[in-house]
Amino acid sequence: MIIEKKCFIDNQNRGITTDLIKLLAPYFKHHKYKAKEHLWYDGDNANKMFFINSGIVKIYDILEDGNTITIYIFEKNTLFGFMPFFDEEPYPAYAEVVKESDISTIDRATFNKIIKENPELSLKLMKILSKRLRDAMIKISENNNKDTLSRVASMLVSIYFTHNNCYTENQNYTIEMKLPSYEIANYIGVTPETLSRNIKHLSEKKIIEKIGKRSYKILDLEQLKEISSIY
Amino acid sequence: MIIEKKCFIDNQNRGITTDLIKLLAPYFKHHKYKAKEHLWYDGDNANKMFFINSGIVKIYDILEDGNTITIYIFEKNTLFGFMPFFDEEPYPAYAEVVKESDISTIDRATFNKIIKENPELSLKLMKILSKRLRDAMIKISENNNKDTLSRVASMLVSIYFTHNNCYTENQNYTIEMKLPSYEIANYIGVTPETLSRNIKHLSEKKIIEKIGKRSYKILDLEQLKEISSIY
DNA sequence: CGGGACTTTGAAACTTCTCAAACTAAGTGG
DNA sequence: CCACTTAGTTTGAGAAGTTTCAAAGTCCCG
Repeated sequence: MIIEKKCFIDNQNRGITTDLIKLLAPYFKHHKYKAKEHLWYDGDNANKMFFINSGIVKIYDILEDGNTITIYIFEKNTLFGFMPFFDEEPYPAYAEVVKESDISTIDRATFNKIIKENPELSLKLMKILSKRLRDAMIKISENNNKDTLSRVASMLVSIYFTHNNCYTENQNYTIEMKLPSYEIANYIGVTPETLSRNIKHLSEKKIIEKIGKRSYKILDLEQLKEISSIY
Repeated sequence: MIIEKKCFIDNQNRGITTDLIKLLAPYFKHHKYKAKEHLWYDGDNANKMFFINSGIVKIYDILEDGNTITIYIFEKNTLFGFMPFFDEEPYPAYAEVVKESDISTIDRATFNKIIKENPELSLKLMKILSKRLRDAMIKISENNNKDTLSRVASMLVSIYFTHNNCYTENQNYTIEMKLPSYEIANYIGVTPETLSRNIKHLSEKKIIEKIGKRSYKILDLEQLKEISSIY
């Protein structure tokens, strides 16, 4: 359970959402989005929620200085965008497709009706909401860590666990970044240059090794964990 | 509603919790906690939830480098500690009393029973959970802002709005920090020295003025907003 | 009045960011 | 199929800002 604490990409697809999705499926409208398209903007009022069939979506915010910070990276089988349904406030951030996505949506009214007819579903939603909150709290901790190297290490370790479904600790030490490195940098709150330098540093220390455009092999997981010092 | 976006101290006491608390009240157990006492530790399993009648509690985490980061500061009339009830994971952070508090607790089993008998309550909880998530997302944005001055300004503005209940924009420009300044510093993710220097800077620019040990007068709210550039 | 806790100030060290430029990879069009 | 263009990554050097550490100052309470 501590392992799961650090999944890099929200890995919701482990039974939590399935019942929910099954129920919602008949009402879903499907739509394809290209990279860079926005699902919503900061301040928008929510009138629907989203489910990713394939692709990647990021939730980000624009900071005072004009820079951006990515708050979540959502992958397939993720249900999101429903928070404003409950607290009745607009979206507090932007949602942008970063990789061509196949997304299902359901409008608020329909959703409310379904929930009303199936009150037990709210518990599932609560679970998802809790998971989001937990992730956000972890992110707050991580991003406040001044040392960028441990942030990078954390990120790598959590990609490793995400790939292994956060549960099985198998022997496949190959990890793959599904996003360009500037997106990853943004997610962990550093500049691309800083990320690059830290990756280089870890490579020189033979802790990781670049084996492809966006893939790395973890040579020394224990030391990587040590540096990230979360596990 | 944008105004509310930035309440410094979670100001839950506006009707959201009242119904809930009324129902839970008969089952509450009351307890007084002194400053520095812990309600729970990171990794603890949750067996009860908490309601603050008076006092202040902070939720914080310990970072890799040994420093700490405060994630939430909860005041009276706040219900918290229930997130692990839903996602079945342990607490992801610590809860420490920072100011002598009068706290009611309710155990998990009792709570579950009440929820089961009153399913409409889960919607209220969802609302609180959403609010927490929203606050967390805002905090992620703010803490990633490299410029510490704007973080300090943000903090001051949001204390201002919190004091004014986040709704009424009255003429009382006096704000009071309810915590020692090192706690405030920790909350916004800077050192006490940096906070002090920024406060000094704002004072020199006649944007705020110290009028008491922990109280300030906002002389130029517009400029303070400008610097925080959130509103 | 004295002690302890907290805050402010100063100076130096450190790290990241910024900016610029070289480099690489990939995709496009001739 | 190659040259060209563009997007993205890496490298370097310098600037900027916060942190760190140390010390002085302030405030409150016994």
